[in-house]
Amino acid sequence: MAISEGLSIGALARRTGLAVSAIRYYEAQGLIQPWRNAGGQRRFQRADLRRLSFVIIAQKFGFTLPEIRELLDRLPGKRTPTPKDWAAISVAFRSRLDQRIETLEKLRDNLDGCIGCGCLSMPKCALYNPDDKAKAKGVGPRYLMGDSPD
Amino acid sequence: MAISEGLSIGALARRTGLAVSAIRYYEAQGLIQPWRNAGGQRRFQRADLRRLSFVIIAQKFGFTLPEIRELLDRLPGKRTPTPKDWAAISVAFRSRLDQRIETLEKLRDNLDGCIGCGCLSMPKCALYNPDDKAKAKGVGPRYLMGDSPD
DNA sequence: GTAATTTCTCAACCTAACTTGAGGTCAAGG
DNA sequence: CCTTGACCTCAAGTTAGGTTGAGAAATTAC
Repeated sequence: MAISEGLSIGALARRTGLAVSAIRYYEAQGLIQPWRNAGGQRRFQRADLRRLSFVIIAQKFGFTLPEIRELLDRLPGKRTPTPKDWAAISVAFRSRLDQRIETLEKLRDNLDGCIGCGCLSMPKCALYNPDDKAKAKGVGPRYLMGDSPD
Repeated sequence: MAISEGLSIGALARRTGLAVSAIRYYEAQGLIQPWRNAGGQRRFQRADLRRLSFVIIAQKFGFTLPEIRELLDRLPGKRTPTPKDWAAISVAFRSRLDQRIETLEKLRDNLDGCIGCGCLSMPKCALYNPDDKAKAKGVGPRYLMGDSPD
């Protein structure tokens, strides 16, 4: 292995635990930008190990690849990212994560209310219409659950 | 509309907010079992409104269709499910939901630790290897983030 | 110098949960 | 009766996040 000519895709795969195919896929999605050696093979910076680790973690947090890409784009392109750069990103993580937890908790509270009434019945049931998307779309569920008004 | 001959797929779609194609898909997945009228069209019971509402809600909780099917299979096939029947199911919801919340909170705690050290760096970082799947798979990430031991 | 690995590209396949389209039938209103 | 509009089936397309395979070229190991 040549000294300091960058990491091969296989080396990167072994050290991140990712499949080679996954790494190539991530490149296609713009998450990493390896260069090519004389023979046309991909060569990676050591900093890419960190980028890929980040990808793995961010996925555990439920981020999509485009979202992860956005986060990674905030990193300095030129210099190697410092711990401070990464820490800035984890703040973004944090708020996103808090959001998701809050959503689930809200759902849980609604569920608790519904266990009491045993309903899951619309249109009263808060579970059915927790104010997400398309509130006033006009078509939504109206007289559900068989207790129609006619 | 004939009296009490069951609901058409379109009526069901309007009242649940689901697409007709989605309802047919759910049937294919075994979530509902309409019968057919003389002309071969699907006819649904009123109780199916509740079943479909349940499907919608369960999906918000992150259940997959096969999982939802399992839950629905616990409902009495013959008689119309009572509130009690539904309440029994929401207990299953509850524990599942608690699990997911706990997982996220664990992740968040790890993240908080990592904001401090700014690392996201392996193999120390708890975020990277939160003890899920394939713990001793042998191949995992080892000396990551550029601080290799050689 | 040759054999064994790696790597390359590109196209096709995979799962989940649906949607869309083609071509044909059923049902309801005037 | 006849025209819409709702329905039917079946095949194929869609998105996300990859994997698999073929055939060829590069690299490494002995």
